[in-house]
Amino acid sequence: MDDATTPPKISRKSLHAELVDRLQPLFIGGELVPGTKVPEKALCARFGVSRTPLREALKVLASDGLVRLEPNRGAWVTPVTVGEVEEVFPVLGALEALSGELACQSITDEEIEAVAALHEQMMQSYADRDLDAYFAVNQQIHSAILMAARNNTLTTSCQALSLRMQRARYLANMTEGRWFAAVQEHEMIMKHLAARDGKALAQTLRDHMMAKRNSVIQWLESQETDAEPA
Amino acid sequence: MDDATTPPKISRKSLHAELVDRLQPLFIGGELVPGTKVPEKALCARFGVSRTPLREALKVLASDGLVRLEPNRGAWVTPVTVGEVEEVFPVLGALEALSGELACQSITDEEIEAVAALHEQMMQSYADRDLDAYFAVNQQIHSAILMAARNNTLTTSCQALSLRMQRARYLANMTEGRWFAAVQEHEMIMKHLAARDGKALAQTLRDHMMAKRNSVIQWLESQETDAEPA
DNA sequence: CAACGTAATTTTGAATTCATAATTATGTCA
DNA sequence: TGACATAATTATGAATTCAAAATTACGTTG
Repeated sequence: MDDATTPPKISRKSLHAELVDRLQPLFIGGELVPGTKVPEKALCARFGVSRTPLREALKVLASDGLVRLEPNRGAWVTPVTVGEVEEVFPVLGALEALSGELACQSITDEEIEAVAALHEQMMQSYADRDLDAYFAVNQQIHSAILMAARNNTLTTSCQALSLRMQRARYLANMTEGRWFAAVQEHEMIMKHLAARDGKALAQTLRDHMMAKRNSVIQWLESQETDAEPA
Repeated sequence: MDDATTPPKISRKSLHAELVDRLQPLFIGGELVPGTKVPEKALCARFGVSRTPLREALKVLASDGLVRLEPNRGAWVTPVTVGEVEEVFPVLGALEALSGELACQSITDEEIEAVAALHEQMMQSYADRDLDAYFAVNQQIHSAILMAARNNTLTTSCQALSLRMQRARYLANMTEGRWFAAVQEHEMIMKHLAARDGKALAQTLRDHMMAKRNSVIQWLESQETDAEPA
C-alpha cells in the first residue's frame, strides 16, 4: 500500500473538487451549522485558496442542497426543517430499497461476510451503548450494500441525499426505544441480505428509512416547541 | 399574467444559475454532442459573460453528470454509454415509482383531469405519427405526476437524471413495436393514476422505465456495431 | 432616546489578469 | 518523406481586481 493510488492519473484533482470533499465533513461535523452563514473569507484562509475555487465548490454544494445561495447575500448552510426531512427520507428510502435489490443480485459471498462482520461490530457498539461507534459502523453497512449494488449513479445520488440528512449531530439522537427498533431492523436487513432476498431487503430498507424519518421529525418537533418560547 | 412573476424577490438570479438553465437545453437539443468538448470560449461569447460564471455553471453541470471535467483539459460532454444507461434507468425507475406512489396520495381531481388531457393529446400525437410532439407531451405527463407528488427533492433528482438520458436526439428513436408498447404502458399509467392506485402505478412506471432502458440499450448497441467498422 | 437617513465599510458577483499546462505548428535529421 | 524534437500558440486553472450591492456605523432630528 504505497501512495501510488492512481498510477495512470497522476494529476491532482482540481482545487474546487478537492474543496467540495473537504467542506462536506464540516457540515456533518457540525462546524457549519444549519441556518448560519458560510464564512467564505475564513474558509479561503483556512484552506489557503482564493475565492474563485471556493465559490465554485459552494455552487456545487448548493446544487446538492447543502448550502443555499442568496443573491448578493452569500451562501447559507441549508437549515434542517421538518419539510426538508419529510421530503428527503422517502427519496432516500426508494434509493436504498433499489440498492438492496441490486445488491442481492450481485453481492459475493465474501462481501456478505464482510457486511456480517460489520453487523456484529455494530451490535457490539449497541451493547456498549457507544452511539458514535454505532453510527459510524451503521454508515459503513449502508455503504457496503450500496457498493454491492454496482451502480455508481445510485451511489452518488444516495450519498448526496444522505449527507443532507446527516448534517447536525443531533440527528444521531434517538430514544432508547428507537435505538432498539433500529437494531431489530438491522437484524432483518442482515438476514435478507444473507438470503439474497432482494424484494424483502428492499422493503426492509425502505421501512428502516421511514422509521428513521419519523424519529428525526419527532425530535425536530420537540426541539421547535422547546426553543420557540425562549 | 403580467411580468411581475416574483413580486417579493425582485432580484435576478445569479449569472451562473441562469447559465445552468440556458446550457441544459443545448444538451438535450443536441447542440452539445456527447463525447465532444464544451467550447468554453464560444459559449462565453454567445451568452455575453466572462469565463468565471460559465465555469461555475460547468462545475454544477459536472456534478449532475452532464459534463466531465478533465484536469487541465477542459470540459467534455459526457458520452452516452451502455454502462451509463444501464446505471441511470433503474435509478430513474425507482424515483418515478416513488413519484407515482406519492402522487396518488396527493393529486387532486383537477390535476388528474389535466393529466388525462395530456394523455389524450399524446395519443393523438401517436395516431399522427408525430414523434416530436409525442415526446414533448410524454415529458409533460411525467412532469405533472412528479408535480403531484409534492416533493421538491424528488423532482430535482428526477429531472437531473432525466436530463442525462435525454441528451442526444437519437434516444427518441424507437421501433414501431416499442412505440406501440410504450403507448400501452401509458394507458396503464393513466388508468392507475385515475384510480389512485399507488402501488400499481409505481410498478407500471418502473416497468415503463426498464422497457425504455432496454430499448435505448438495444439502439446503442446496434449503433456501436454499425459505427465500429467505419 | 428612539427612529430615521446618510456615509463608511465590508461583502459579493463577475471580469480580468497571470502562471502553467496542453496543443499545435515548425523545423531538423535520418 | 516521415518521425521526432523544439518553439509558438492557445487553453486552462486559479488569483486578483473592480464595480455594485448589502451591511454596519454614525449622526441627525423629532
